[in-house]
Amino acid sequence: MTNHAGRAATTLTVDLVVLTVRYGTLHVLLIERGNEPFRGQLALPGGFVRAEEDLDDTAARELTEETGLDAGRLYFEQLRTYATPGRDPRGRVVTVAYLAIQGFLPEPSAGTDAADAHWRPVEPFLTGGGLAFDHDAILCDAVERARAKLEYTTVATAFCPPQFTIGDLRQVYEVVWGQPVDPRNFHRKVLGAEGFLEATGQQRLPETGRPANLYRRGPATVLTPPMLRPQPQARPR
Amino acid sequence: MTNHAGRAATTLTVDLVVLTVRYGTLHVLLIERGNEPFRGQLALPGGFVRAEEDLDDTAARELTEETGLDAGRLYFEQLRTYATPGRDPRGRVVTVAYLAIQGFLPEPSAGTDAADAHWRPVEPFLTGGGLAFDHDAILCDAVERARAKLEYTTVATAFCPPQFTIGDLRQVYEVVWGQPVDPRNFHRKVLGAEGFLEATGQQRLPETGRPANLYRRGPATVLTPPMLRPQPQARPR
DNA sequence: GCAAAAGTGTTGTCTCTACACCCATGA
DNA sequence: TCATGGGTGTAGAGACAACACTTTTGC
Repeated sequence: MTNHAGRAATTLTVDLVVLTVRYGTLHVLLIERGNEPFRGQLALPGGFVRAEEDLDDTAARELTEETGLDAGRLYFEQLRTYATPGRDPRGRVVTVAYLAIQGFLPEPSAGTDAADAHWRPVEPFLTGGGLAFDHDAILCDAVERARAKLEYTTVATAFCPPQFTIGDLRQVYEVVWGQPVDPRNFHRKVLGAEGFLEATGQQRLPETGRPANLYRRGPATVLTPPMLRPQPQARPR
Repeated sequence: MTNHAGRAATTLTVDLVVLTVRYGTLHVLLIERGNEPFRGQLALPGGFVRAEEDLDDTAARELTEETGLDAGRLYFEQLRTYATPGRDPRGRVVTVAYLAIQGFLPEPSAGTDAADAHWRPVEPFLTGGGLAFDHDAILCDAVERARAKLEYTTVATAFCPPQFTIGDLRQVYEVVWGQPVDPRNFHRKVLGAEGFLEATGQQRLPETGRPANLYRRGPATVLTPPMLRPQPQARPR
């Protein structure tokens, strides 16, 4: 397709913000760029949208190609589209950002494509920056979206392995929100929410302490009434 | 920019869902298409993104060009990007949809560009369809977004003229949500929400009944705690 | 017994709902 | 005086924060 007056052909990409919880902190999957521009810098995984491909398919394909993760097994959703002129020095490149949440996971095998993909703590990038392109801003938007979604949906279970304790789930909330959550009230809240959790009948013994019941995620996707984070109130756009 | 393997040049457009309340029902701004494809059918206003233009600027420009409305005076935000192959018979066209909310407004002067732009009730399009491209789906998403935003933000004031009564504001909620709202509790709720409304000291006399105080919108943008719609609970994506 | 984490009970506070009731105007 | 919409008071229900308390394990 050629250019007309006031009609620019653009290149379209999809960038992925894949979040997980490891070692008690929130991590994001980043690659080290092997090519210019921003060679050697950290960036979100992503790639070009093919001619006859829908965006969700591109996101799933890139996820597999660049990280070896199975897109069918994790939660993901479209976040927002970024098109500020000059955001890519190569020219007019518009990117559709996706938020993905991955629970129990292997170290991402450097797939066919990317040089290396590694989990990094998100915290330094939320304040300091340091990512290629406008990926700092995309990451901030994604984290805020994830924080908000924990409030009124059951996506927190997507951060967990197939079987998990209520303590595991609570840690997800604490890590993503960055603040403590009362264990007693949390326990009652999630067990009282219809369809959030299903008991497996099994238990798990911690290093020390009473054994905890194991659950798997239930069929519910929304959480009503929502579980609001304590001090820093939600700030929708 | 030319095509490489696995790298398609796409055409990028912005489509606008401009909502307003008139005659007690929710209306959307639609144009009748003057060109193929879908000539003669109703569609959302929109247009191509220019080479050195950010998406918000495209949205604002199209709004002015196609409708004569002043983008600086109304609320708008990015909604979502639609890229399903085949959504536009002309080829690979990806569109970024915007939600805009307009309050007191003139009949849109058919601007320089569009053949005619007219306000139409949204209701038939939410169920039956009938719009060009995938604009039915976009409209549904936009209305659901607007309904959700009334719950936890103060955007409802964007549907109102500069000065309005609490009854006016309540009607916005009732029309957008499609269900009645208790006038007494609504009154207390919005007056109790810090920064939602500012008294002007003026009053307005209805055709019959006690005069109502006039307000203008306050500085607040979020509504905490939120005002939840009654029966059909929120269904976030 | 002690530490640690899981899980239960209880109380005060806050908010919402549902409604009764009063107020100010035009006809 | 009545109809109509604006605005206030209040009682009951539900949810939540805070925290005391019990349970179950390893050491």
